[in-house]
Order: sequence, then structure tokens, then C-alpha cells
Amino acid sequence: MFEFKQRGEILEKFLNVLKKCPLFAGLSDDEILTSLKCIGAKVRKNAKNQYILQAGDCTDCISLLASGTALVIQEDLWGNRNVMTNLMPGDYFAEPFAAIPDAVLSVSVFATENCEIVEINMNRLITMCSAACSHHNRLIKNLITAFAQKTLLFNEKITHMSKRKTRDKLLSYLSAEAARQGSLSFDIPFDRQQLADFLCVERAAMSVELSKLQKEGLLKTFHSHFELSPNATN
Amino acid sequence: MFEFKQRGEILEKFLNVLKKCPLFAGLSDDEILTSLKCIGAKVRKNAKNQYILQAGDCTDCISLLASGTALVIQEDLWGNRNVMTNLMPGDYFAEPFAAIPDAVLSVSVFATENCEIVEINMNRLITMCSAACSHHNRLIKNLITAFAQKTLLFNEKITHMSKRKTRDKLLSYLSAEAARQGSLSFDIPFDRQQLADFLCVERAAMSVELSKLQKEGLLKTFHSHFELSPNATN
DNA sequence: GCAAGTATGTTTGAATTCAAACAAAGAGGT
DNA sequence: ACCTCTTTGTTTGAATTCAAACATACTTGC
Repeated sequence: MFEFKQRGEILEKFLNVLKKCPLFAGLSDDEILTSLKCIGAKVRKNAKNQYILQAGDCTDCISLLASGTALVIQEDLWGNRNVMTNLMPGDYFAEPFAAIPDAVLSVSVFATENCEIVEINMNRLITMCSAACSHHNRLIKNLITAFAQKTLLFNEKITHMSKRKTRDKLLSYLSAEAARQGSLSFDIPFDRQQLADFLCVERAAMSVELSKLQKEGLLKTFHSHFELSPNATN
Repeated sequence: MFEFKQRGEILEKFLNVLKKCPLFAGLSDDEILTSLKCIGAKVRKNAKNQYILQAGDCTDCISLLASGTALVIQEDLWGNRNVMTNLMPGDYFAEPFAAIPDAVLSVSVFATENCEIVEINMNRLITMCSAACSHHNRLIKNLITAFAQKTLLFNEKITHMSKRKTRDKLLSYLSAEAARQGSLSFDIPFDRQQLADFLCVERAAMSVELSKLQKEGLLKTFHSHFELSPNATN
């Protein structure tokens, strides 16, 4: 782990990702750079198939995924795995635990690819610094929006999970994903097992339903690609 | 609906509730009063068994429940009801939708008792006013904490819902509630139907499980009161 | 006190899901 | 090319849940 400013070339590489992150919306490249220095952002790397954070840990940093992919998961004592969300470059995680002092993580974050992570101390982010950092205000507004969007994301997951049948959970999720991506033809960020863990159903039962839905002509799927028939969203 | 400052006696009545709301943590009575004026808080009343907000609405206000109780629910086209959370005096709602411009409510808020609601415009809350309002900073920090806590609350609900069996969903929820209230003997804010809708299971199946759990000596329950046996939380 | 309505527990058969196994296809390494 | 490991789909019987009844308190209003 090292200070951001010491490695300008890495910062530059990340800028393209950070610019897409809602936390930095409305900030210029220079302003993002200044903010990160002001806040004291740090970079860490994490190997594939390793935990980035584990349930039980404490953290006072909001983490931005700069490269790679990861899953936010919950695992119980019997090995049942619940996939809370998937993380793509530009996504952030651990922010609610960082915002509450001494909060213990109830989830783990697992790298599904080699990852680079930008860590931002929450206290420094939400504590106004001197007038030298004029865009700090904007950052804090962005943070609030980011929290709100995460809440809506969980809202959506709950909507899918609230359906009683595997079939309805699938259609609820796939319809929402089509809406989000603005097309009936889209890729999902999960493999079959991960999707089952996200919807909290058995992979086998889900596979059966996917087959049925295809036979009924409601959708086509190959691996992580889906094409919904227009009447699948009813 | 009327301006808060025009009805000092009502404001005073609400102060005891607002003081307990995390949004005003660390503020004195006077500071809360000043803030509410500064932000332009308004009061509305809502009759029992009426919707306070309905899915499809837009709002730019975070709402604080000052008196009464309510449920945040989702209803689908087939009448299936999903209870997202229950609301008690001091709780707030609609904040993620208020924080995102033009966001459409995906949930409804239903008054289960006569309610009084304090509405605070989100834009005015997160936009710094002049130096005259020195505790605005604190308010914004509190707002971030509030968002974080709401996220953790949804996290918990997802944890319960992720269990595959009704029995496990029940034990997950009841254990969490016991932990939150710091006692194995506690009341829940739901009746049986509401609890079933919160855990997304059939009320009948849930009743069966509750009976089994009682026969096994893992818990005792009468209406909304529960007493967990110490080994129920394993 | 009575009637109507509500909340809770119980029962039942049908539908669904779980859980474990297996087969087939594909990816990756040697 | 070959072997191994992973991913995905399929099958099966057992367990669970759904869905719709119904019975029994308990409320509420008159």
C-alpha cells in the first residue's frame, strides 16, 4: 500500500475509471486528483480468488474498485452463500460500514479477478477541509447520492428475492437488468451459480426454470448472455 | 400543510421525537429548531389505513415519522405484499428517492395508525446555507450516517430472506431482533401477517413453524411478544 | 351482551424446491 | 492431443412450501 501521489502513472491509469464513478461526478480530472490527495487515497492490490475484506473486519475506508471484478457475499456457518452484489470497475463497497464508527462487516468481499482498489478514508471524506479544497462540497453531495443509489440497488434485490417462485425471481431480475441496460439483449455479471446465489435459489432448480422459459420462447440465453422476448416482462 | 415555525406548540411536541432521530444527533433543542426553520420543514398528517406515499410518486423530501406507525411496502400486480420495513416515531423514509433527482418511488408507505410526518427538502438539506447555520455540517454528517444505517438494515433483511427455509428465516430475524433489543425477551413491530410479508413466506407455513419451535422449546410467543431460549440463536 | 369482523393456528392435497447425483460440454494446462 | 477441472443442464425422491380451506379465539362497534 502506498500514497497515491507517489505513483502518478497509476493514478492516471485509474482516472478513466474514477471519472465514471458517481462519487466523482461533476469533477474535472484535476479536481479528482486534487481530491484524492486531499483525502489521502491509497491503492491496494488483491489477487484473484482472495478475500478483499472478510466478515468480522472493521474498516474506516470506502473502497473503489479500480480494476478487476469482485463479489460482495454473505456466508453462513453451513456454507450457504448469498451474493449481495457484483462489483465492476468504478463500483464502490464497504461504505456503510465505513460510515458507522466501529461497525463490523457482516459481509465479505471476494475478488473474482485480480483487483486494484482505491481506499478513501470516510472521516476525511465527510469532514470539511479548509477552503483550499473547494470541490469537497461536491464530493459530499455525490457521496449522499451514491448511498441513495446503493439503497435502491438493495431495494431491487429485495424485490427479486421477495418473489415466491424461482421462475418469478428470474423474470424479476432479468426484466430489471434489461431495463437498466436499456435493451432486451444484454449480458449479466454472473455465472449460473452466482446468479442462483444472488437470487437465493438452487442452481439446479434455476437451470430447470431457464430451460422451461426458453422452451416457452420467453427468452434465449447462452452463458451470461440473455435475450428477453418482449412479452417476458409482463 | 403549514410552515413549521407557524406552530410552535407542535414543534415542541415533536422535539422529543426528533431528538431521538439520528438525523439530529448531537444537536441541541435550539439547534434542531433553527435547522428545521433553515431547511423549511413542513408537517403533514395522514389518517390510519391510508397511503402516505405510493409507488409511482416522486418526492424531493426526506420524511420523518413524528407520531404513529407505518409500513414501507411493495405490492405487485397479483396482490403479493412485501413489507420492506416498519416505521416507528423517529424513523425516516423515502430518503433514497429524495436524494436522486426525479427518482420514482418503487415502494409505498402505508399508515397503520394516524401519523404526523415532518417533511424536509433534500436539496435544502444537502446544500450548504450561509454561515448563519453552523450546525448544517453536522446535519449532513448525520444524513450520511443515517443512509449507512438504512443500508445495514436492508442488509439484515436480505440476510433473513436469503435463508431457504421458513424456520431459518424466522430464527434469523428473531435472533437479530433479540440482539438489537439486547434481550431474549422482546416485542416485534409486526403482527403475524406482516411478519410473514416481511420474511416473504406464507403466513400459514410460518404459523406452523412457530408452533414447532414452541413445541421444541426454542421459543415462546404470544402475539407480538417473543422469548427466545438461549440455544435458539445457534 | 351480541354480532360482525379480525387475527391466529391448523389441516390438506398440489405444486415447488431442495439435495444429491450424474452427464455433457467447454476451458485450461501439460 | 490428452487429461483434468469447471460449468451447465438433467434427473430423481424427499422435504418443504403454497394455496385454500376451516376452527378458534379475540376485538370492535352497536
